[in-house]
Amino acid sequence: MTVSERSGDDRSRRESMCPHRLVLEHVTSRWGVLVLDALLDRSYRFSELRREIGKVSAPGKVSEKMLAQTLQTLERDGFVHRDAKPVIPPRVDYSLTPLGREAAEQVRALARWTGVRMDDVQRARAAYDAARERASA
Amino acid sequence: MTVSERSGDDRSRRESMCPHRLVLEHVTSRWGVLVLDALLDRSYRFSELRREIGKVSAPGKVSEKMLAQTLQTLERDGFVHRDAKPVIPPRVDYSLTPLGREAAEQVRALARWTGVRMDDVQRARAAYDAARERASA
DNA sequence: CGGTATCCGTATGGATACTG
DNA sequence: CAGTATCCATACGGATACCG
Repeated sequence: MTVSERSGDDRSRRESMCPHRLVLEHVTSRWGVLVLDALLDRSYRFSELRREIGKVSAPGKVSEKMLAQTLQTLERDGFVHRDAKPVIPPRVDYSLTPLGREAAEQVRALARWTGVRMDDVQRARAAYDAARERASA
Repeated sequence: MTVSERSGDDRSRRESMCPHRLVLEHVTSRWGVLVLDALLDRSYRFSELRREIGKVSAPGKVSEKMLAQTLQTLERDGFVHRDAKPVIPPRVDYSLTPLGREAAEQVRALARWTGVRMDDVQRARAAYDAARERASA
């Protein structure tokens, strides 16, 4: 997939959806959440960000492809600022725009809520599974 | 896919992730958002809910498969209450639990925010695309 | 270092047909 | 009506290799 086609799949598949659903999917996407959350604390370089996210998301790091794609989408939506410095070796810093900061705070709030309510969810699951077990037995 | 396997794919694919990311993905999933949002106003029957969601999500309705799957996931997580009445023809009502109501409110807040900021996003995109255009020209 | 291009397995999710 | 089972296209996302 070329860069200019990048948003193409996105569009071809869901150009039918209401546009703000798309934005919502971008910020709540698998890696989008983690990127926004990380950048809420400070700016990161590409590989640095990749390592940081790897620490949070259990076993596997993000693939370069997905991180690049995620960052480009968020940049295009105006959430992330990309600062590429013309030095050797290349150095690129990513940070949140004011708009991105708002988004990240919303996402973090939602993420925190799920953290707080995890016990309730776990219990609900156990109850659900137990009921299912009984039904099939 | 059988019902008992339903949560299986979910687990096999991402049992590696931190559990609260999973919950987050459930509530922010494509149809999860719409289901929670709809149920925040009132309870719905299955097909009723399907039609309602079809109205919101532009052209296509939800497939029965995806709606059933979404509802089961949300029910297992303790967000949705399923009330199946033993009558003919079958009648099943879906509503939010107190926990689900909290989740739905968070989601709606995020959804509303994206709605409010859509202009900013659209402008950012236009600027981004214009810059790209210029770069490749 | 910071990406992009390509290949490719596989989960995702839609359409359809069927059941209680 | 309220689902379930099956089939199937495809888009998602990881691995790899390469470039500036």
